[in-house]
Amino acid sequence: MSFPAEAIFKKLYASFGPQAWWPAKTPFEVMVGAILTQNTAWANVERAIANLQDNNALSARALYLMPRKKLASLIRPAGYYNIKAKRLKNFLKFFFREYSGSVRKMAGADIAKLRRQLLSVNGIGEETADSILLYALNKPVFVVDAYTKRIFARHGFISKEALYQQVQDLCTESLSRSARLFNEYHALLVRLGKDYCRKRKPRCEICPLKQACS
DNA sequence: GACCAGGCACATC
DNA sequence: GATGTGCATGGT
Repeated sequence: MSFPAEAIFKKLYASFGPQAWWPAKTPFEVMVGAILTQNTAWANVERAIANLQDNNALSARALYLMPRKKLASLIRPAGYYNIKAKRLKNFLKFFFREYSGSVRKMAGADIAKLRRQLLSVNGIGEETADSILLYALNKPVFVVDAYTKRIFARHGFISKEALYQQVQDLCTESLSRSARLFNEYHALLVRLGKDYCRKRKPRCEICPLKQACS
């Protein structure tokens, strides 16, 4: 059976409609959120971002200048706050060193180069890098996350042990290379994962994908 | 109280 | 290359 990537998208879009991702006001806020949401419920990330906002710290310069301990205290609700403060600092150093803290300069760079650079930052892995590329810089990169793997594995399109790159390749090869499509697709997968394809108490019998995939 | 959430780095084999 | 562990908060 081939992978009906487009049929799945249509089914999800028909069920849920546009998801308006990423939930952030600016591209820089997307980058911050991408690091804060690592293995963390989004509601907790929102609290951390609100703290940054309240302290006028939601700019590259402010975060760059803020002491790491102060930053850690503000992002505390997002969990792993010490390690995430380090990771944000690592990213900001890179951001200023390579792109003068400018989103526009960064967006002008080549996708493959950007991905390599982001992955070289300690604390930024494949999903975080790709989330930044897609949702902050509008690059056509398919984002794979825990929901993506779980959903496709449960429906038999990949194995549970599939590597990030393998899942990403499968999706990329099965769809037209469009940032708008990849943006909506990933957001819809997260929606499906949260509402139906949950780890605990999955609701397979009323899953919108049930008829489309099996 | 256990389990889970939009990962990642590092140690070890 | 595969597998195990630490990092931590807040909701179910």
